[in-house]
Order: sequence, then structure tokens, then C-alpha cells
Amino acid sequence: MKTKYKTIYDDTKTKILDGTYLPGNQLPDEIAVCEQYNCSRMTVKKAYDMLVQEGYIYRKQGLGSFVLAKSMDQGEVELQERELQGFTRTAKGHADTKLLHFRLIFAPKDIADHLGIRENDPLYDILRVRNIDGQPYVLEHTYMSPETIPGITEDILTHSVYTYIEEVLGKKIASAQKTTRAQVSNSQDQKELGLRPEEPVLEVEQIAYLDNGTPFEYSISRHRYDKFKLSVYSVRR
Amino acid sequence: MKTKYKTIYDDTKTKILDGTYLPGNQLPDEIAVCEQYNCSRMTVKKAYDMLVQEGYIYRKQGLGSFVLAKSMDQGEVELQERELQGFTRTAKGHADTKLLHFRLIFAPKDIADHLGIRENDPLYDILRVRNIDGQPYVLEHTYMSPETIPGITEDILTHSVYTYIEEVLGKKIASAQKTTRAQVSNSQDQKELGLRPEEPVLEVEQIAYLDNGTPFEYSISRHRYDKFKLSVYSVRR
DNA sequence: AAGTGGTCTAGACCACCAG
DNA sequence: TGGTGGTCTAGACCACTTC
Repeated sequence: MKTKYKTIYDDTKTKILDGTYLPGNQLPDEIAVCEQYNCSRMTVKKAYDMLVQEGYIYRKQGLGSFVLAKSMDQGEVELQERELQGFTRTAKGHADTKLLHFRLIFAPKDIADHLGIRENDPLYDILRVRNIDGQPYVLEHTYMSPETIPGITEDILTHSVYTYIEEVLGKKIASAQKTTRAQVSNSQDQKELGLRPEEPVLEVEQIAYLDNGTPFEYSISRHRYDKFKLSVYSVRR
Repeated sequence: MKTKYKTIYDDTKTKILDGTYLPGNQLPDEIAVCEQYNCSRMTVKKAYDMLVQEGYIYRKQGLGSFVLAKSMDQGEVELQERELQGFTRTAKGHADTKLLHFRLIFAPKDIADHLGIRENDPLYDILRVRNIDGQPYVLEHTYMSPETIPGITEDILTHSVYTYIEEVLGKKIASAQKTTRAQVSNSQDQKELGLRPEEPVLEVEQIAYLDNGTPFEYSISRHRYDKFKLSVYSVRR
């Protein structure tokens, strides 16, 4: 059974996206929505507040709730990642993966610290190139502990590790911390991503967590500079 | 008067940051906090949920609330920007600004669209270099409408525009949409930021909003690749 | 069974903004 | 003054986890 706040959230978001509510339009006030959905104000507030966090609407005490002018261009690049208090990845074409290596190594101290394991514990060391429509766009170096994520195979790595974790292992991926910077490309980047020496990469360092708080993945992704962008919406409070 | 949920949020966050609660520790359950602060469960939940969004804790139904192992390194670079559903900028040294130009122009169509004004309306066109401890780290190209933000002067631009907007104009900055990518540096970047031709920049495109939904600033910032990183924590839901 | 968080109610009072 | 959202209550019932 879907929750009431999720129903109101989904319905309202749909109406914003399909143009039923246009930028600048005032949304129905909380009381009106209460009556429509037969619920209490707190429930409406929760739904509307989620839309505020994601940049769809803004609200002002004494005035009302309004659709925000969404104005950043989308879609010049092949892969767009949007952090809207959730994970959304939009690839435009057909994706596939080339596995460069898949090894077991002794965990170095820094990575062991990130993953909450001991130095020299066994560690999966995975290097992959991701392609969209046959064109490489990111070189992904991934480390996972076999204790946390057992049973990784080449087949899983060329498809979706996340699907394996959630559907086969039955664990839930809950959150991720990412840090982004620009970097000069090295010879491996240039070879695998087809870059010229003066062309840079966008590096994303990530630690991903399960819903029990365990960090299960540490990764460094080096993206082609012209095929990836990261979007963030942040609300002050 | 500070709200109750903010008090609980601040107190708990402080205890996490100062080590009173260590990574992995269980936090007091909602009922216990209710009794301590003489409040209802909803109030505690609001405070704890904010800490979840910001990556300080995780919660699990049936189990409890726990401090998350925060594991991403901070502090190798001069400027760190962290989006924790709020704006946090951490500069390590003394900051100052060099104004390269400050003009009025006719708004080009694309920028006019971002700012919700008409093409050819007057527009401030501002180009600045920001230094920390005398070293340049970012070239900031900023556009604002004089209709929304009147009275900009050179003096304001070399100090804080945000302070001027909030304290002199009495308007509230509410949110911002940012998109980040890596770019090859151009000759202006190289000259102003002291980069060699093969060194890239991290470009951040931003639209910032007032609390009445008006977009008041469109900017493109080009950061030295080795002096800036952007961190994001995202929770799935 | 006991303990935890997740959702939800049906109100209350207050702060803010418009006319 | 009327309408809006912000905070808060004092419960309720349910879902999930561990024992």
C-alpha cells in the first residue's frame, strides 16, 4: 500500500511535469488538498516539502505554494546525474560495459578505512569502462569487500552490480557520499576514453552505503569531460 | 525563539561532531528524546530526519538510529563546497576579490530565459577573480538583473553580494541549482588562474533563487582543478 | 513479546502577508 | 481581517527487527 504522502507527492509532481501546473502558478493550499485526499495537514506538508527539497516548488508563509521556474538546460551530454535527494541517472542511448580487470587484492589502509574493514583484508579490485552507443564515457575503478558483497562474478560486473546487491543478495542501497573535481587526464584515461592529452576528466570519488550503515563500495570514476555533468539543487534552511 | 526541532537537531549534531556519539553508536530512541526535551515524537523525528538527509546518521525501522561512519576525506584543497541541503563553503585562508569588469549589457536570450526577464533588458555583467591567500582559485562570471538586485557597486562586488542582498536589500536567498562539469582551460582561464595549457578547470553553472521564487543570479564559475571540490550526500527514498 | 521507527490524525496556536 | 504556511501535540496503529 502506497503511503498517502507519496500519492500526493506523485500526483502533484506529475501535474508540474505535464504542465497542468505551470511555473509561477499557485498550488492548492494545504486545507484544500486535505479535503481532496481526505487526510490531515501534516501529510500534505510532508508531500509538498519533498517537492521543495527537489526544486519543483517553493512555499512562503502567508502566501502559498508555487511552482518554481525550472530553468537549467538538460540534455547536451550523454549522461546526466541529478541528485534530488535520490539517485537519478539518465543515459540517452544503449549502455554496455568492458571489464578491464577483476582481481582480489590486500586492502590498502586508505581504502580499508573508507570501507570500515581492516588493512590487508581481501578486497575486490574492479576496473571497467562504460560505453554508451559504443562510445566510452567513463573509467570506473571500484573496490568492494567480499565480506559485505560476496559472490561477485564477471557476469555481474558487466551488467548491474546494484541489481545483484538488491535483488540477489536482498540488501538495500541507502545513500552515497560523492566528491567531484576536475583532473588532467593520464595515459590510461586517454587510451580507454579516447581523449587527447590536453582533454581533462571529471573525477567522482564515491562511498556508497547500505541501509544498515555499512559502506559497501568505494569508487573513483573518471568521466570524459564532454559527456558527463552533475546537477545539484540545494535549499537553504 | 528557536524551534524545538532545531534545538534537538543542533544538540545531536554537536554530540556527533564532538565525539560524544561515535560512528556506529546508537542514538537515544524517539521516546527517550521526547521525555528529555518534553516534546512529541513528530518533533524528534523531524530533527533526526534532517540529520539523515545530511549524512550524519541513518535510521532503521525496528532497530534504531545510528551515527554513520563519515569517511570522505576533507581538506586537501583550498575550497570545499558541500551541499548538505544547505550552503556551506569552507575557505581555509584569507579571501579577496579582483574585479575584472563590471558592465551593463543588453540581456542575451539564453540568460534572459534563465533569469525570467526579457531579451535585451538591462543586465549586470560581472567578471571577478577570487583569491585565497593571494592565490587565484576561481574566475566567476555573474549576471544579475538590476530590476531584481538594484544598486550594485564595485565596492559590493569586491566584498559580498550575498550580504548586500540579505542585509541591505532585505531579500532572502533561498536556493540554487548547480551543474558541474570539467572543461579544457582557455587562454583567459590560464592567464587569470595561473594555469598551464594542459590544466583543466571545474566549471559550475548556477542559477540562484530568492525566497519568492525569482531567479536573481546566473553565473558560470571556472575553478582551478586542483583547488576546488564539490561534495554531495544523497539519500535514496 | 518487546522495542524500534513510519505513518497518520484532528486538532491547536502562532507568524507572516495581503487587502 | 482572512488566508496562508510553520510548529507542535498526544495520541493511534502499523511494520520491522531481535529475542
